Amino acid sequence: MNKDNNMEQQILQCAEELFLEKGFSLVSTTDIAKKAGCNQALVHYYFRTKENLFQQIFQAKFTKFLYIFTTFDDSDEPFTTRLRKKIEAHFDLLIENRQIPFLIVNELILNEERRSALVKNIYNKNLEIYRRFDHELQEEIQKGNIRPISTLDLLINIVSMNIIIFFMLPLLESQFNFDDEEIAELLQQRKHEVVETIMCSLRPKNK
Amino acid sequence: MNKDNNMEQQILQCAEELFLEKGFSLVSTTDIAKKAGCNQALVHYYFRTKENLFQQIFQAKFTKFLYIFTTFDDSDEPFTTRLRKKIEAHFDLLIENRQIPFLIVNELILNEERRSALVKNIYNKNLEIYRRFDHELQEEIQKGNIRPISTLDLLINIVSMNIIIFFMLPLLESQFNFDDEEIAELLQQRKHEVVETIMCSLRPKNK
DNA sequence: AATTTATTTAATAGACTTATTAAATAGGGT
DNA sequence: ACCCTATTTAATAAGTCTATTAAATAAATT
Repeated sequence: MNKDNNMEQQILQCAEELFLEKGFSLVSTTDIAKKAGCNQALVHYYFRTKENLFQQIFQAKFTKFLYIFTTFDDSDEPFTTRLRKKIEAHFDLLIENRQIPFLIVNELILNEERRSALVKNIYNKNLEIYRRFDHELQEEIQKGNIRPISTLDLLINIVSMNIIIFFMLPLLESQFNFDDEEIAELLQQRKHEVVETIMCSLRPKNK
Repeated sequence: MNKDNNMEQQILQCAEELFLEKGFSLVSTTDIAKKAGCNQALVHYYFRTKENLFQQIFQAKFTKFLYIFTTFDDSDEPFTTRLRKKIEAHFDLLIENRQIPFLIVNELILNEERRSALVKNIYNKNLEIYRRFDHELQEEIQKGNIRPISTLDLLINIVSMNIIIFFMLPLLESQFNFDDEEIAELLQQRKHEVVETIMCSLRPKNK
């Protein structure tokens, strides 16, 4: 049951899957132990508390989720091209981590304590990148290449449209019996449509 | 504690507030009883099970939430004007029921059983309205008044952009200390921006 | 081989859950 | 005053949950 990769790792991984699937309060340490194939006490031996275990997973996931925002490549391609790539990269990251939106809604937004812990962390880390993006965007607006819009609204628009399909996936899978291939196809279409919508919404009005 | 309005109603109302705030599994019948000011057994006397009580509340909320889609006014105003009104009405409904998005994500999307029960119900009820909207939209696209887009994508875009700010509210309230007035102002701005974004995204390309 | 250290388990304390039961209380109607 | 019915409570069964403890096993070190 334990060759070179140890049980600690096994527990962590099983806990991650379960937490992502059901959320914090619907997963018991007994569930985790059962899935990992060990005694329930062992979960506490390695991570002391359930909260501890969760935090560790959540922090990692969340960092990964935000990573995409912390880079805005400064190649010499035009702004809109880079923006388009950014939207696609964000969507692709969500494809690889489909349950992240649930985790965030469930645990970050519903739980005040966890929120406080992370927000400041994030805020400081991403402020600079935000400023640079903001600067570039407003410059493009000045030049008349893009319809006037606040940077925050644009970011919110992108995130919201990218995210929502992942909230709908369980519905599509279980209720309309979409298989993996159909889902994959649907996601690609949706990604394309989001990019299209954003780009169209940014065209200047007089043009 | 019980004049003309009875305790049953009181329990229902308190349960609703608690469920909306914390979700099903984080609220105990003891919590509900405490808030309603009665014995815990009384909750079971009136509603027999916690699940029963929840279903009753959830069904009502969800019906209300969907109601907005079940009408698309057929006045002689132009399509885009009516669409604009629709988006605003949807947003306003969310303002009045801010916690609905949480409830849906938490309980409908995470819970397979509840999902099945509701989906067919909804599907049949709204199919006709969907078809009519679909017909009108595609007609406008044919005429060249609107950029080509699938009806479903458009609806998804609207819902997603309308909803997301309500997921962010707890963050804005607790982390950035927005007061009620600032929140109200922010929501109005956001509503305006969503309408603007959608309308801009629908402009035909060649125009 | 003996001893120390790390890993794992069984058992259980203690708190909290939902739901049920039987008993207490209150308010008409007769 | 008596009875009937609806409302409300206290008590508790039966179960789950997290976390701890002490004991057993395995691995590493000396």
